[in-house]
Amino acid sequence: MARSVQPETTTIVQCCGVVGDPALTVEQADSLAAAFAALADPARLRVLSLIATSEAGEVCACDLVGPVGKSQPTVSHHLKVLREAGLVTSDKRGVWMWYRVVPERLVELRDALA
Amino acid sequence: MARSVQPETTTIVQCCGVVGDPALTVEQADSLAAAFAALADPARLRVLSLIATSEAGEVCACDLVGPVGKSQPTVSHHLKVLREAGLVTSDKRGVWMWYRVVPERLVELRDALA
DNA sequence: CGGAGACATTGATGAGTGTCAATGTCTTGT
DNA sequence: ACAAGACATTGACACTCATCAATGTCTCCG
Repeated sequence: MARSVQPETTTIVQCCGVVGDPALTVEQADSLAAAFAALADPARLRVLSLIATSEAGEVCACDLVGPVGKSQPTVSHHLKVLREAGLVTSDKRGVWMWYRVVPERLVELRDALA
Repeated sequence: MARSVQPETTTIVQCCGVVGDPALTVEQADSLAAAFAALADPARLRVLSLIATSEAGEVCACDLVGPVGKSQPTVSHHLKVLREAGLVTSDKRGVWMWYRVVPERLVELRDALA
């Protein structure tokens, strides 16, 4: 049971005992991994950062293509990934698409790192 | 300058103005994306969770193969990814490899989600 | 109605990745 | 020295993904 670095009772060092099995369920791991996968791209992090640090709290998609340095379809793709991961919401007003972050989702991920 | 949802002065709705350029540098985005990529896998999240929730604060590699449900080389590969991402440290004692989390690294990632 | 602009979608391609079987490298005990 | 066990590495394969060019779908204005 007790794992000892220096053997205490005998010269046999124990290992490979029992671990807390329900550290993280497979479903929880799948859900969290999908969320972190959405953050595992520099272009997406920059997009998210641009939206999060905008003074108005929301950013038009046309304001993202330039700073990110990727083509318009690529930025659109990344925005779709972020939206499907629940990290941003989109709101079409006229010709433009406005994006804003979902703070609750970020808190959810922060809590997972504890 | 001012982005207005309902036009106020004229019927022209402005868009595509200026955004805070240094929301996140390319270097910062690359570093963060690499760290999040290490978390973007269910098996790796389970490994990290098993280590983090261990009562001793460290876990022998042999204790991970079973609960994770992957082969020994696969678990070893995931541990290598976590180590290279700075999320865990390894410590060889005798025949066994002991792993423990790096709390500072987790804090670093949590701070990035703000 | 017709043109222009904003954004999304599709298709294709090259790079990256998770997985395991087989094998290699240590360390320990006999 | 030899055998056994723990862990890492290699090679191979299937799969996913980031990217862009081309195209499609809207909305607005003249």
